Amino acid sequence: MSFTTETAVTNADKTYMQLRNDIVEGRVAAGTKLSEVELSTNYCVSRAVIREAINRLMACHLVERKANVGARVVTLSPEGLEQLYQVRESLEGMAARLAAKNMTDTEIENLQHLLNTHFDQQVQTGESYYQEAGDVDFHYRIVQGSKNQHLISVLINGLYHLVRMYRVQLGMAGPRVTTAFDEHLHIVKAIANRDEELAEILMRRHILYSKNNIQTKLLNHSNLKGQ
Amino acid sequence: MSFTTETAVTNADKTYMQLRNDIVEGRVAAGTKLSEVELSTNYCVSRAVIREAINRLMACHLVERKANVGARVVTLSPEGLEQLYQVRESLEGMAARLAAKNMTDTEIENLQHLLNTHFDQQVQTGESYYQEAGDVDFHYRIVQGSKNQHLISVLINGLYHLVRMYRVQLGMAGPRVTTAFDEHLHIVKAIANRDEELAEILMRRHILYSKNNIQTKLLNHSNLKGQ
DNA sequence: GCCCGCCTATTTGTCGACAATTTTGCCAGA
DNA sequence: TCTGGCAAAATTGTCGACAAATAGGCGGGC
Repeated sequence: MSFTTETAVTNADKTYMQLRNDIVEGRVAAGTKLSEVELSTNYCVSRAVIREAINRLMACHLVERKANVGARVVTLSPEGLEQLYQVRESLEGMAARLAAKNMTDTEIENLQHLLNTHFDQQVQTGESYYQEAGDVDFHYRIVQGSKNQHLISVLINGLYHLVRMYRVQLGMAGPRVTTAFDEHLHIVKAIANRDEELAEILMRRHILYSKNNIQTKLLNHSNLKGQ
Repeated sequence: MSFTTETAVTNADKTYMQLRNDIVEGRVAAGTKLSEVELSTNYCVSRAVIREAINRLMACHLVERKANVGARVVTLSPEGLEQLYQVRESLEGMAARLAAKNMTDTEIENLQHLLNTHFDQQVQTGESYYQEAGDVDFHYRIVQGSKNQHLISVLINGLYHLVRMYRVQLGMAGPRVTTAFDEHLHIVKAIANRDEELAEILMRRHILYSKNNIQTKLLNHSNLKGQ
């Protein structure tokens, strides 16, 4: 089903993905200290593979490490979110522009088909599915469609995990879903028309809206906690 | 002197930097297979720290690894250069815009002072210095001035090494130097005026020119080799 | 002569133990 | 009681050895 075929061949790969998911989905809380021995017992692997996993997590900014001290899961903050979405807007805008230029016709058709599927599910199940996986899938395809290796790498195995972490931990479920679907539709249309400039503009807008949406959630969140 | 204070505390840090420099500056040729045992004897450290170094190099796209097979230094190609400069243009353009917004007045003054220094050296020594370190320094400061942690990380300990690799290995010395200085001057002026939009535009242009310059060199290079 | 499968050799992946550094807790002195 | 420093405990950094997987060469079969 999922578009992201991230095949774990080695043991370190699996551990990395497990730990990454556990962090993104909050089973390992933000700000937690990551003890190597503790993790190695929990995940039933040696410290070496834990260290490799942590190193990779550092590369995608999910953990921070100080030499001879240890690694901590990053903490989420409004500033961090702002900065994250700043670069996301820039990079994904560019991805959309490149996708309008470089995607093959069949890839575009598949993308349109994907949106149709989402629409059907949205009608049937009351738009619960679209939420996570659908949105993720859509953005992944655009990024892949850019055919730019650096872009793909930075976004897909870099920033996106952090984006997901923000979304998951703030409990994403809201009125944004339906409007996001329309935005996706327009973006695909621009790409199908090979209108690079419009594709970029729409994508940047789309992400800007998304940021505003999640930002208000973050404020509510901290307000609730503050009380 | 150098602005980039990258302090190596642990042994793996040092090895990573050494190996990285050796790759960037061509002492380890592009496309070379990186044997872990060989490297561990060469650099007088255990395989564990070599593996960590290789992992970090993977994160900044200087080497590629296949599981159970090994790691190779990336190969330079016109497509790779194109893709690299595409994202560089986008990200550094954004960095310039953010720098115009977020740099402190004293930081801007320091930047202007830096350019003056470069100008003097250019006059005295016949612009040989400006070449490498000066340009690097300039761009580093702008990026840092953006105050965006993700941007800083992706560029400075990600793409820049690859950029340097392209430049070094194609033997950068050319007529571009002086015009680049003028471009830098205008960018700083825009930043000093807090003109975000102009700063971004000028920076994007600057990088575009730089790409064209290096691209013709790459063509000459491969032509020479082809004959 | 060519192709397929096996076997060996080399290389990578993983592990547990040791060394170095940091943190924590305790004690002495003011 | 508070502060400074020393010592012990815990944690990270580094290492060498073993396990697993791949690549290359050899021989047998067609």
